[in-house]
Amino acid sequence: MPREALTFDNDAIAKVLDEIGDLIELKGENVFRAVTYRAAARAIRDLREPLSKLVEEKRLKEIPKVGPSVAEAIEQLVATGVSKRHADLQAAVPPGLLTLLRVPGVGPATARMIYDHLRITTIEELEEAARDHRLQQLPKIQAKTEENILKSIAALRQRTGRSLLHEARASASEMVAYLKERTGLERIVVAGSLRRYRETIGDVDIVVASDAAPPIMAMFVAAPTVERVLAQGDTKSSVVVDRGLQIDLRVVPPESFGAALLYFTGSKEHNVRLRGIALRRRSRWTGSRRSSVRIAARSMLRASTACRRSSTSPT
DNA sequence: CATTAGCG
DNA sequence: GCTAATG
Repeated sequence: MPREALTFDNDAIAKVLDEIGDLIELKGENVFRAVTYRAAARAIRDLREPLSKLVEEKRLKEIPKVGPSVAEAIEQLVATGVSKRHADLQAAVPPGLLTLLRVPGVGPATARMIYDHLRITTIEELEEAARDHRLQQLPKIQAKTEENILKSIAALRQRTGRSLLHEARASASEMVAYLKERTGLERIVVAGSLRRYRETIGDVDIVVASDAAPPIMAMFVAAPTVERVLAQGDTKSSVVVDRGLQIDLRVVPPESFGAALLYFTGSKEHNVRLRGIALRRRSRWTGSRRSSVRIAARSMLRASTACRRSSTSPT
């Protein structure tokens, strides 16, 4: 098994340095400091040698734009995975402001100004404020700018192919309500990233407990919001609703509902770790102790092996 | 070595 | 924050 990679590679460190640059600007510190951190990040991406090696050989200063401060940050990142400068900035800047910078047309100064006036920290809130024309009441922002921000957000979403939480939730709730009404079943639950309240959603996952899958699948693909049917099977069906949002429906036996819900809620990384714990400890679990980790890990084993049998792919 | 202008 | 120039 490959060793746990706590070691930051060059690219990961460059990413942190770039983020330090953004945070410096958001905080309102000297812009040239931010510029320096970004210049150092660029130089690091061009390196052909691992930073950990340069640290050992005390040759960090040979990298362009790396002086005492940046070198210290790099050393800390290599050694511990975190940097004090980065942590301090994170503490000083409202969480979420960083994500507003993703919107083309919204730079550090604008992000700060919007936050100071409206306490906006997410792209959803920004979009809502723009729609309500609350942005153009702010200094330096007029109708044209507000419009550009809306377009940028739309383009952003187009690129990532993901939906915002509230949109995906609306579509998912509608489908769940429809299925509950038509099937009379109670255990129809949203899983996946939507259940984890991620702020953007790739696909919506819905899990149903039932031994009679086919009629449920038939109702699902015939739902009024469905624009297109991607697949219809006994354990899983996929449809497209709204403008491009995909919904996957899984029907599982009632006795597997808990395990399935756990499994399909993910994340994938979470599942991998949970499964690892379960495999490692299985031999020692002969039925003595109760613990949530144990129960979750056993469920994960059952769900993942069941999934392998039916050759259904995870999220 | 310390100070400082310039940097985009 | 870094670099190069200056004294």
